Amino acid sequence: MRVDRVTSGELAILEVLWDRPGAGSREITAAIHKEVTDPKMASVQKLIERLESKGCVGRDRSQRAHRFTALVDRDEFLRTRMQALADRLCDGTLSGLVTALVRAKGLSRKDRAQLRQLINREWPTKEKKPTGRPRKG
Amino acid sequence: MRVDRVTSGELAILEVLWDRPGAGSREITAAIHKEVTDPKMASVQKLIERLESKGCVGRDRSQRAHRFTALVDRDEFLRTRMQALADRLCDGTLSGLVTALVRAKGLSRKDRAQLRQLINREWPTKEKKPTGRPRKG
DNA sequence: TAAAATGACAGTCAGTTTGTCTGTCATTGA
DNA sequence: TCAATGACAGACAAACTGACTGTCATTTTA
Repeated sequence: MRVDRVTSGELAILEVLWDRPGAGSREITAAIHKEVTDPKMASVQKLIERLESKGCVGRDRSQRAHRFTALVDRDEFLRTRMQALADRLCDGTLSGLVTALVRAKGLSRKDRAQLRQLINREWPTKEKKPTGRPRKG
Repeated sequence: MRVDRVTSGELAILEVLWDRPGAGSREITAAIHKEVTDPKMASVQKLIERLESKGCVGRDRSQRAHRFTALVDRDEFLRTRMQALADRLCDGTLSGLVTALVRAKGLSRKDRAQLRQLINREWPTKEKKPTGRPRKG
C-alpha cells in the first residue's frame, strides 16, 4: 500500500471513492470533469489503474463496467501522510507533529479551542483503566 | 514563501540550516554528502538557489563564502505542510486534521496520553480572556 | 440483427520536476 | 604566480504526471 506516492490526480479519484464507494469509471469521471469525454474517461481509468497498482483501490470485475472502492479510508490516508511528515521532520512521533502544531504561530484561538475540545471529547478524562476495557461507541 | 513546493532535496538543506544557522555551502555539503566534491557543491548550491527563489532561505553575501539561513522555522514549515493536507483532505481546518488523527486506528495509548498531556500543558486551563491579552511564553 | 455506445486496456505523449553535473569566472591565500 | 575556493549559468537525464489515441470486446439501441 503505497499511500505515500499517491499523486494529486490520483487523490482526486480517491476523494470521489470516499464519497461514493463502488462508483464506476463514468461516475468518477463525471464527478471530476465537467464533461465526460473519451479522453477524460481514459485518463481516469489510467489513474485508477495506477492507484490499483499502489494497492489503494480495489476493483470489482463481476460486471462489464467495473466498480471501484478505496482500500484506504480518509483518516488512514491522512494519518499516513502525517506520519511521513513526522518521520522526516520530527522524531517520527505523531505527537511531535502536534507539538509543533501547538507551538507554531498562526494557530487561531478558535483552532486551539477546537483542538482542546476535541481531545477532551475523544478521550473523556483520566484513563484509569489499565485493562483496556472496551469503551462504548 | 513557497514552502509548499519545497522538494525532498531542498528539505535536506533546510534541515541542516535549522541545526546550523549561517552555515556555508561547504558545511552544508559536508553535512549531506560523505565526500565534498565539486559536483556535490554545485548541486547543493543549486538547491540553495531554488530555496532562495522560493523565499525559504536567506543569503548573506558580505563575505565571499556566502552564509545561509532558513527563513522558515521547522514548526512553521510543519504547520504549512499540515495546512496543505487539511486544505485538501479536511474542511481546511487543522483541528479537522487532528480529528482524523484522533479517530484513526494505529494510534497507541501512549501516543494519546502524550497528546493529551501536550494540549493541557500548552493551553493550561480555561481561557477566560476574550481580550486576547498576551500570555506569558 | 446491424449499428451505435460503452468500457477496459495498452501504448504514447509532452510538459514538468528534480537532482546532478560541467564549465566559467572572480576572489582568496600560499 | 599559482592553486584552491566558491558563486553562478547552463545543460542534462531520469522520473513523474496527466492527458490522449487507438483497439477490442461487450452491451445497448434502433
